[in-house]
Amino acid sequence: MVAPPLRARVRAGMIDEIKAVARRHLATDGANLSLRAVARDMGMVSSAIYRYFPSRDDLLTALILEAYDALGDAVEAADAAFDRGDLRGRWHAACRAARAWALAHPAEYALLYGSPVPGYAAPEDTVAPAARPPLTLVGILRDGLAAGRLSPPEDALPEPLRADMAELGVLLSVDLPPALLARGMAGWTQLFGLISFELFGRLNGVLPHRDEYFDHQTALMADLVGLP
Amino acid sequence: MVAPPLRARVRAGMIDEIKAVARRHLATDGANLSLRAVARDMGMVSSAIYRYFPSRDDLLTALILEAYDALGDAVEAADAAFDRGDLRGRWHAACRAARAWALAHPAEYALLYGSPVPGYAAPEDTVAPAARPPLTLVGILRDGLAAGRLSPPEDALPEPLRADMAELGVLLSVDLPPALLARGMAGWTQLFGLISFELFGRLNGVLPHRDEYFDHQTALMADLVGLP
DNA sequence: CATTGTCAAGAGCAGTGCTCTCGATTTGAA
DNA sequence: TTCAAATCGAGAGCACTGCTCTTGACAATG
Repeated sequence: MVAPPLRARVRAGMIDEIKAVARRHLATDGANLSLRAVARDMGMVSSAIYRYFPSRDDLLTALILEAYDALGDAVEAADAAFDRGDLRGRWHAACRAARAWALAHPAEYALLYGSPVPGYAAPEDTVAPAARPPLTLVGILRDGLAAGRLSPPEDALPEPLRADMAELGVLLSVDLPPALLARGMAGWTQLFGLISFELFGRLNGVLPHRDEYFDHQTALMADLVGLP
Repeated sequence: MVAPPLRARVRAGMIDEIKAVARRHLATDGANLSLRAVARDMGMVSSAIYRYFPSRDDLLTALILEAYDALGDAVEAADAAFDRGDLRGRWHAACRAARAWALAHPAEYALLYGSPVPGYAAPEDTVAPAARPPLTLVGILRDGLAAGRLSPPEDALPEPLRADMAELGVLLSVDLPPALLARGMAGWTQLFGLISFELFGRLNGVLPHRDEYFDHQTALMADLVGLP
């Protein structure tokens, strides 16, 4: 195993530095990332950036992928830190971790969950990392169901929805009753809505005690999905 | 009462036409609205637009205000079309109306509820029209409570959250028990999350039966807020 | 009739993403 | 070791953006 040639290493370093500078710009200037500003910060000329990223969208895609992974790591780590049997503790920890990450990286969260850029289409390889937070939530449900500490709801689902939910279960590789999976999706939707409302300024001026509000709302959803 | 001078009338017409053209551009090109493109479509020169809107943000604000009002009209009309006592019917109608409006005007919805534009700060006069959809939802709860057909939940709220909810009730001019108002906010958050997930492409490839999914999830929230 | 205010047009500034070309440098094989 | 190929940064340039300022034409008002 030979070491990678020097050229490849400095190239990898350049790519990392560009991403780091771009992330910094993202945090201050918001989603309208300027390639020229990034190049300026690096003491380069704008056209040099194109040696490393074929377009601005590709740079954004790289940042999006890293952000998905960072969020996924945070949520999964928070979940893993609790005893497997402490379903409610895991639920709250996962939700809190997602919110904490979003509050710490608002611009990146907006990049992931904000309005889609008109011309931009998310590449195929973002769907797997994007599924990690909801997968963590439904994983808690799966564990609770397997341990017999959680009884599936008896919601009556119309047939097409039942089939859709079954298919979604196969796609996520998690075997849950359709009605329970639907409630899990409700929890995930609610988590996204809570964070987005707070981060996008829709709670400005009202509800100053954000932590308590968030915990209460996630507790409501924990009840809804049937956590003991 | 004299008729407004001709000059003012043609000016108002111009403003309306600019907004109409801008809305059309918004629908096709997304949020990055180009003043020059709007001017081109109107056979004008870009600088002429500034006679009617002092900046691009002001034009966007005008569009945002109109969009809030259009959404508020749709939701309130759907709610008003049902018998006052049919709480569940009103709930579903209001939710469906919001979703239908969003699907019909995706770009305008993204303008309202997508990631905030970095430099842009929503003016004060947007908060009232922005509050109309959630007000419609909690109005259903208020009516149910007044009619004795809805019993407030017995959630234990921590004191600061209870106070926040009481204050929010005053702000919305709706007298609800804090715990019930919190659940109403959960319903509103869920509605926003459902629509955003669908509109922002997060359901692409899964859950093809969107109507059934949406109805089921809003029914879950109707249960959560305690609608009979 | 004369003045005042409003209007569209045009030029121009600073910024953007992106393409192309041109030398300089590094690389890997002959 | 030599040499061609690949890679790199720099610069010029294109088409586009929001926005400002000036100029000349027009209409409404006194």
